Amino acid sequence: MSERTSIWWIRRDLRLGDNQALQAALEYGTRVIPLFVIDPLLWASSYVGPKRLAFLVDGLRRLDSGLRERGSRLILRRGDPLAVLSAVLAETGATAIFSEEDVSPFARKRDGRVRRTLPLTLIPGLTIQPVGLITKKNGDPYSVYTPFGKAWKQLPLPQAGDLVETPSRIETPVDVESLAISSIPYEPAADFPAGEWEALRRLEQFTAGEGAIHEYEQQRDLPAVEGTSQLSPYLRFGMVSARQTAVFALKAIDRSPAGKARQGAQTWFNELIWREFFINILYHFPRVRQGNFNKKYDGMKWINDPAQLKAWQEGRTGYPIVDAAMRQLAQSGWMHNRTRMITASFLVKDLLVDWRRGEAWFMQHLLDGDPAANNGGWQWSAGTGTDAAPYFRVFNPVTQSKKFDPKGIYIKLWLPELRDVPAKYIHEPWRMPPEIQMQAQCHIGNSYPAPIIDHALARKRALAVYKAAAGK
DNA sequence: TGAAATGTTGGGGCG
DNA sequence: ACGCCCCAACATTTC
Repeated sequence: MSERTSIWWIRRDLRLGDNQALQAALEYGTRVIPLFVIDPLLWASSYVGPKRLAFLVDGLRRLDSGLRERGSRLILRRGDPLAVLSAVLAETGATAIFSEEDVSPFARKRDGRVRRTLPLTLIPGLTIQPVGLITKKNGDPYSVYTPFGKAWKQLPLPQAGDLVETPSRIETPVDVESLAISSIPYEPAADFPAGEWEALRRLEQFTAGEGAIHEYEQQRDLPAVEGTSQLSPYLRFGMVSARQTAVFALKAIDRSPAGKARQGAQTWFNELIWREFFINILYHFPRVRQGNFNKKYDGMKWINDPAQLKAWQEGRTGYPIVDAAMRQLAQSGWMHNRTRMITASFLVKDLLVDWRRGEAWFMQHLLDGDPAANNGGWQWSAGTGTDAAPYFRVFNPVTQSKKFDPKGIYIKLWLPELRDVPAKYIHEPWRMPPEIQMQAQCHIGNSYPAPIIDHALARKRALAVYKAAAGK
């Protein structure tokens, strides 16, 4: 093997297992410098909140432990990536840089700048199928999910044998300067310990014989049930690879007899393809980060009332399912997918707040905040996106609540002030007669807000405003 | 990966 | 026995 040295530039691939960029670095030469650059531009961005940063730092600490067990360590530097990479190349005599590809406009601009002057090779790994590979016959990107998914499934599926094994040893020069990872303060999220070990544990548990994946079809819409994998933060930072999740899901599909159990695994697998779809959309249409995919809505007359936006952010809308979800987000850094749709519909359609305000808030607070998936989800909800919900699809927060949290268990988990509200009123507590409010020790307008808007009216208003924008 | 408005059907009460 | 009304249950249309 060659004596050459290379840099494994780590960005959102915080894992040693199935890491094609790391593999490329190891194949290039004997010495590898695992480098993470704290980019002040990114860390100061309004799209990056303290919770996700803490999760990242937690992940870096655990990656460092994994590296140390293999005779290496994490090299941590602060500064402009181009300057840092140039310095490390010069200091160490490294002659190549390997990195997992990324598709956000920020990442592509950064990587383009680095690649113009430094020997950077970008390696697939963010997705199961390489980004940009799937197009229509004429080369145009797909902008509708179903045909994209169909074309995606034509490609060979990843097999267990395709996964890159975790290297047993990584040789790293001893004299490379690094910030001490322990010097970066962080508060780990209680519900989401970072790292590849935890990610694999969750993936195995979720997809195992008795795993929740088999009940996914029936349970995935119930926010009070742990019916989802809760893997999103780990996928976001590559603590598990998309290919690994696919291999485990396919195993679960093969293992289960035709029926509900198999359907559950199939549906979960389709969610992985939705992730690939939105990553491809951002890759082909970086402008979605700025505005509507569907320009027809560019003239939307948003109301953007700051007080209502704030009430939504703080979980004070008076609609329990919305408020519970917003508090779950603020407290845990995660939100159930069903309630992501409910809260998004409420902000965009009931309050007529520009979806970009919601997108920004979610990005600041979600551990899994990912530009492609988050933008895709918001534009879907707002009806402005690819293959989006039609504008007239307005979620009724009370109906949704009764349907998906019938007993109000999720509501009461995050809204302790509603703990003693009887089941009959839990979805619409403003209907409680005064004496019941007294018994429940919950006074509407005092201990819990009255609805900030009447949904029936809001719905009609949304239909009118959207219709006007769509020019029909 | 909705919901409301509107239409249709059929059973039962009643004069 | 019959028509009429009411309304629940379901289906279809519309936003």
